Amino acid sequence: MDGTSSSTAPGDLFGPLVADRARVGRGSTAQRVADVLRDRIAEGALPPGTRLSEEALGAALGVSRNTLREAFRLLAHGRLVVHEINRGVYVRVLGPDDVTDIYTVRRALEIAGLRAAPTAPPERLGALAGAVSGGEAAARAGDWAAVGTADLRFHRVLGGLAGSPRIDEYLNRLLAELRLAFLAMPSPKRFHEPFLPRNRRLTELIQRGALHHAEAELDGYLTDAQQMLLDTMGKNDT
Amino acid sequence: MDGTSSSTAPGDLFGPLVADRARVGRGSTAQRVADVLRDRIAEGALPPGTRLSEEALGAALGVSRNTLREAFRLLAHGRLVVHEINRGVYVRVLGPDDVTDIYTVRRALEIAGLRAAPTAPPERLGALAGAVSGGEAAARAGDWAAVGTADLRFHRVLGGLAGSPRIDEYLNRLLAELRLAFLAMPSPKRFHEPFLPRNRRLTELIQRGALHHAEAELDGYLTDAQQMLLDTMGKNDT
DNA sequence: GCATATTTGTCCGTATGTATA
DNA sequence: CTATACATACGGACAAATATG
Repeated sequence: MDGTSSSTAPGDLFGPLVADRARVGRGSTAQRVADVLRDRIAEGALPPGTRLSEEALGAALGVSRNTLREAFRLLAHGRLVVHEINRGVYVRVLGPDDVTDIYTVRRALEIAGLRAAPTAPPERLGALAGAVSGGEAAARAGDWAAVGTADLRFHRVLGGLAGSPRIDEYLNRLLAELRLAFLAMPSPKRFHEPFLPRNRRLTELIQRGALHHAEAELDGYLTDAQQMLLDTMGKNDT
Repeated sequence: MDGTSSSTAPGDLFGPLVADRARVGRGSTAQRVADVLRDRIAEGALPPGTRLSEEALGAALGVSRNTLREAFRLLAHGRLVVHEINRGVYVRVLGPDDVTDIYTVRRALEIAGLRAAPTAPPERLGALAGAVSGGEAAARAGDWAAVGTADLRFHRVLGGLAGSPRIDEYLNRLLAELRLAFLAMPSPKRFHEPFLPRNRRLTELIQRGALHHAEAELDGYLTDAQQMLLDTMGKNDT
């Protein structure tokens, strides 16, 4: 959903916001600032560990410190940045403990979605199959970043079977965090490709109503993905 | 300074904060303001639907509007207040949909804790039994509000068996929200008392390692509690 | 429907405390 | 230890939106 990134020069990373500063359509200014920063972080334009100076960012975005601080609160809410007391705001750096914890919560929430599959409306199950097909199409096109995005979408839809707004929200935040770890993967293809057939098989098991088998399949998926992330984190970083 | 003319914010409720305003122990001023408001909401001193005026509250607490707005962000984060754009901040009013959703997520998170029980450290299981005993003691003393608090603590500890900081955080927020619904219950005794023996039985099943049976017991607990809340909400409100 | 007062949204300037060089 | 840089918190100001008459 990020069509705003064609080719941006380092200097005008934050140009668009200043233009319509006067016209506050919907949502607060802080909300829009947070959205801009969220996109930049997801793209990797602001890599983990980057310090977000209030003065520098405020000047670049054309907003005041107070407004920027509110935007930081919103981002810290989703754990995309960390707010160190009296020291400033930094783009979040995920450690092995974070990855392990994220997969623990994913397991809990996605299993809840899976168990609700029998009572979920049919179009939700269709969306599940659609997300799988989307990932496979992206793979045929060789766009592995899109495969990763499709994989995240698949698991968002899977959790969405629970029909719970809070589970949707939590999973959304969790997977946005996880994207920080994906950015550090050396070979997106080797990471994402093995999971394509597993998502398809998982979808088929759910559609057949084989929930017990599906749960085991999902568990294996999550365990393996977590392990791959931890392995590469251990090699590159201490 | 005595802005008690308005009926929305009693002035004497917030005296203590002004006293130690100069000495900031730990945490920011906004954090402390949020804590105070959180307690007042949990106690029922600020019932659901109450409008929190920036000017009135800022005067009562002795903090500036900017600081107060940061505190509001923290509370909105935990869904204890809702922030309507250009209209102000209100103490959250829980509807039937909210209760249903909260119990859906509780089920997912507490089951995750339950399943992790075999690998959890023994002292955690002890804390579980301790929470049950605490609730029973409060019941013998006739303090049904304390029974409710102990019940929430029991389920926080249960989710904590998963050893996941995020599950702890989510469950914490969820149960703080749920307290808003507890406040509206006409008879705390009739609501909380039936669940005391169920918590004890659940604890015993977990300690015996009968996870399958324990999961069924937990599921029944959550279903019944949710139904009782929905029933009373339907009777009192439209 | 219109004019009013109230409240919120945003920004600025400044003083103070804290961490770092 | 001193000095600098930065974050925190305050109070004031004006524009915009809402509510009220």
